[in-house]
Amino acid sequence: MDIIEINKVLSNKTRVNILKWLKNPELNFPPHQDIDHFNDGVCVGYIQDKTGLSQSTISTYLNSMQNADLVIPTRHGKWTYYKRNEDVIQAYIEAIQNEL
Amino acid sequence: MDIIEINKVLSNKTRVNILKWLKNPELNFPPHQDIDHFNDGVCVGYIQDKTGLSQSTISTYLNSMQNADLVIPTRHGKWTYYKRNEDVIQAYIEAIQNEL
DNA sequence: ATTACATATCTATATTTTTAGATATGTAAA
DNA sequence: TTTACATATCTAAAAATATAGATATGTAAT
Repeated sequence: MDIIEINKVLSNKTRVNILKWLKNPELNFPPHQDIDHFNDGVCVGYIQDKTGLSQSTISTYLNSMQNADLVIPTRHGKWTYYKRNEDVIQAYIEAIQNEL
Repeated sequence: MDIIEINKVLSNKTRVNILKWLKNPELNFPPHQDIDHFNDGVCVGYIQDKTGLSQSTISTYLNSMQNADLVIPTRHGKWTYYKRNEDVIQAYIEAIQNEL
């Protein structure tokens, strides 16, 4: 858990938003066509639509979020789903609380 | 209190360290020559010495920290002292807790 | 008023980040 | 076994950040 790395990720509005949206996928995204839950998170396409940014930008963002261990990818057929990594997010929050 | 702005500031190791050092000035800095307390924080020169970076870099860093309201400057004669802005830091920690 | 010193600002360069478009890869369906 | 589609990676350009050195400013002592 690298606070500096995480803060870098969270110093961009879109990336913070993505993390927040993933907290309540059912409120922020349409249902997936192949599965009826968000257990593994949300597919890249939906996240892209919601942000209005290009596909490559969102892919890059999600990759940086994954490198910081903030999200976990799961492949389902053609789609990659991303969900929050709650353990790391919680550890980050506690580190901010205790160290800052 | 702008979380994105604060995260930008806190995405650099030196700036995070400065904020941490200012939590316990007596442990991290020598006593000032003109006053015998750290009520208004620590002078720029001591912070510069501790980091080993150039004077202009530290001045820029402190300025960015001040813009994000993380620190409060006080002029004492020739010196500018910087201390933590505990209210904003606390509000930031709570925002991270509640919103993230 | 001149000098010395602490800090801020300006100028400039190297590095990093942001972002898009083009291309590649992997998977499923026809 | 092509085709279509979702996502990732590569390439490249613009913008932002990091940082040093030079210069400016403000304050205090002489």
